[in-house]
Amino acid sequence: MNLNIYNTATRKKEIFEPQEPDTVKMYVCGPTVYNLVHIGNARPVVVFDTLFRILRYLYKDVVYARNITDIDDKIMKAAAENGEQISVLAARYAAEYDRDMAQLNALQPSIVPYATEHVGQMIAMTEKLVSKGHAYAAQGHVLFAVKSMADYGRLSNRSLDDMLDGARVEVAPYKKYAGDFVLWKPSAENEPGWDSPWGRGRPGWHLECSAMIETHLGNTIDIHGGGRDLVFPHHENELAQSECAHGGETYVRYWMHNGYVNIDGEKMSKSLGNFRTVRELLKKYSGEVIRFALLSAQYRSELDFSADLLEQSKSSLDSLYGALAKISEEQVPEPSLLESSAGFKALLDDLNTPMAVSELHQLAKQINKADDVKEVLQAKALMLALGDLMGVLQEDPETWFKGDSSEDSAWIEELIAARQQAKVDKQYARADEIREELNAKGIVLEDSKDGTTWRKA
RNA sequence: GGCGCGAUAGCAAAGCGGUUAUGCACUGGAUUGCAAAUCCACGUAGGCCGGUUCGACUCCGGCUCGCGCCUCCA
Repeated sequence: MNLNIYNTATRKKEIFEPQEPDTVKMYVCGPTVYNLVHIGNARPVVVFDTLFRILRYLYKDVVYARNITDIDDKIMKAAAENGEQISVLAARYAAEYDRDMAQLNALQPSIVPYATEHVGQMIAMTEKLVSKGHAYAAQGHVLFAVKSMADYGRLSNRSLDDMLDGARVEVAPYKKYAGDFVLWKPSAENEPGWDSPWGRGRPGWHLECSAMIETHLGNTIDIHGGGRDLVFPHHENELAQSECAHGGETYVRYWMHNGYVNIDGEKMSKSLGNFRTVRELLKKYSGEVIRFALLSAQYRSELDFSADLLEQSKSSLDSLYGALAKISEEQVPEPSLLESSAGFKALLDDLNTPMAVSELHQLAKQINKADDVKEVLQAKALMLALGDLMGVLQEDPETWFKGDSSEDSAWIEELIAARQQAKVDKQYARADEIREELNAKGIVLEDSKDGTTWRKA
């Protein structure tokens, strides 16, 4: 019963073994809070939340940290634009992010560190890097000297020469070497800043994660996750800073990166403007549908996001919940039952969620065919247990189909009763009229031998 | 220029060197007063060209096309 993880650093699938038995330390890069997040930002959250759920099942202690970047030039720009305090704007969007992610059934991480609360540690790490000869101060900046690290570039598998070959940016005059990156930069009077040995300034982007990991999780962590676009430069530079600051100690044992969410075959990104916010999608689809859509492909492959995908996800969930709705009893599955299931094994194989979903459907079919009571109960228990690991199917089926509006359903019941009477009276035209009336309002009626029930379309 | 990923049936998406993936949609049937839900039936899919093999969607090589990173980005 091994968990297999594809490690970006080795470009291979590996058996996962935490550094300390029973304890897993995981860190995932969170958002820079200056606007609402888009569905591409949500993918790592859902993917690593799923991993978090699996890890919690497998290990006694799982410490999962996901940061909030609340100091950044983009935040400064957005705050300046609407004449707002940076901290106010950041706090607002951090709260919006929380709200959206909760809708996606993402559990709260164990730790949510904020960058601005770790500036002291960032300065300390920078000083350490300067004193060890890995960084230098120049014109109020402090830069990391990439040439001071022998194997810089190993995570993203590129050499310094190759990188600079394709460079599309002008080299800042204070850099000794074109590939050097900023640890600390000066702030103007009207910009937020912190006092430091190099004057008033603020941290470079990569530094915060290194400092927060060091503070909360230690020098070496088991898993570091994020989107593919973070491999270079963000994670490469984090690795450089941390390992150089810690005398070469391993920074991360397993690097994991999720593939992009695409729109029309192209990467969704804020700069391209082709993004869909989670908030916008939540107006039309439940968080669970969105989550299910994000899990419909294995996390490392690209995922083309479309209305069609959401519709298919909705239909699939309807059919899974439909099976669950058929049985009222619940039972907890034997661990052996879950652990020997194909879906569980699939999840342990580098989070093969499509295959796990496939088993959910097979279990639903088993329930629908309903010949043996014990078998049916087991199938339901397994569905719920697998669903729990993926963060789906945990809602009460009745709520799933009817929504939470129990108080305004009386009129539906009245119409159903009226239709029932019409049927008894053989007034089928009237009965169909009522069905149509409800249909028009998005209510679907389902007759069965036990009477008529309804659900939202 | 360097590094990397992908191409599976209408759509989405997996495993696997030889035996039905799975879902959504469509069509036919059962069921129903009519529906819905459900069940049954139905798709030789695997970019192109070679090679290895008794046998390749699956391994190897080439080609074509698409995408990404090398700049802020999940």
